[in-house]
Amino acid sequence: MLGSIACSMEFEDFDLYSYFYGLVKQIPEGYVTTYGDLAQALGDPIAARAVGYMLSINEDPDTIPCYRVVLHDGTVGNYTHPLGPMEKVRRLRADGIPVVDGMIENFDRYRFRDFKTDQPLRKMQQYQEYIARKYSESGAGEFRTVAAFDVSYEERRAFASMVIQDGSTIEAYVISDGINFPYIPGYLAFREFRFIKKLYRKADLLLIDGNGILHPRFAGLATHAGVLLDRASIGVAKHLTRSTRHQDIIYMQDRPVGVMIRKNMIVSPGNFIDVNGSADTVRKMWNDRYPWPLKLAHQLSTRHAETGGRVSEYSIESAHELH
DNA sequence: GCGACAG
DNA sequence: ATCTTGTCGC
Ligand SMILES: [Mg+2]
Repeated sequence: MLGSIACSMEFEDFDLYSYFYGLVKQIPEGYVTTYGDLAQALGDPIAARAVGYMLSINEDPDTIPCYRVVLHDGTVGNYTHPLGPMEKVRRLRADGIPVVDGMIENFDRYRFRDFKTDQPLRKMQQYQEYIARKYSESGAGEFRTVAAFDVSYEERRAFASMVIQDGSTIEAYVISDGINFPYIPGYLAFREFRFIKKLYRKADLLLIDGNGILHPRFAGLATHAGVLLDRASIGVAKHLTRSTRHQDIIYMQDRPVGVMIRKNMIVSPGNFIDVNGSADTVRKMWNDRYPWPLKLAHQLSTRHAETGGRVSEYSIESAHELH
């Protein structure tokens, strides 16, 4: 029964930006809060930097009072404005907050933390635990068709690509759509999975830029996608995080979850494959020490982001050249 | 003070 | 990821 509840809430359309700006509006005039307190109200203190980022791209500073968000040590912090933090100080003083030398006097007295929130990131963590339970390490081991995915970004727009190899045939697809979730460490799947789902065509293996079970809750983007699309999947990341390494094997809480197959290339199983199988599979499909479908997907999405998505036909021919 | 924080 | 308003632990 709990499983069926989880199935009905994949969070793909959840707009964290709107939810977040709603929280910022709760800060009363004459009070301040911190980036960390807002992150806690979202459900996880690790989101503090994402809070700063979302404030920085706020398009409506007249109704969303960014300037009431300050650093944990009582200094006012940054502000995107021609006048910079000076303008932040001016607005705080206009609210009656005493600021001396960029520091709020009697900080505790003015601090607001009583947000009305249901901490959405907590429910998302629970959903990740459900995804992790669905991971299976056994599968076919041989894959005829491979689909590789990557996503590039502007502030509120994403350009996502998929490159499919079926024997000697290569097809490439690009889509563009708005973004409803910022990058938050540990929550990448809630930002990127919906683009992968939209692009997805039947393939035996999904190759994904990010981690699989190499994740604090064993449910990185590649596992999230593999489980929800019921496909074999592998995560390929450039940076190692939140784990320990002995030789080239990566561990999380003493469980092997990935392999460093070279500097700046970490492979972890997403679904229907194990740690060694995922590393062997990626090693078989690289060209110049990089799995070529992923490289192509990366180039496709970045190129489309740079040109604003205008028809810059980066075509099948160049795909063949790279292969 | 410096590094960690998947993209 | 892009070029950017954090926080915590060592
Ligand atoms: Mg990427």
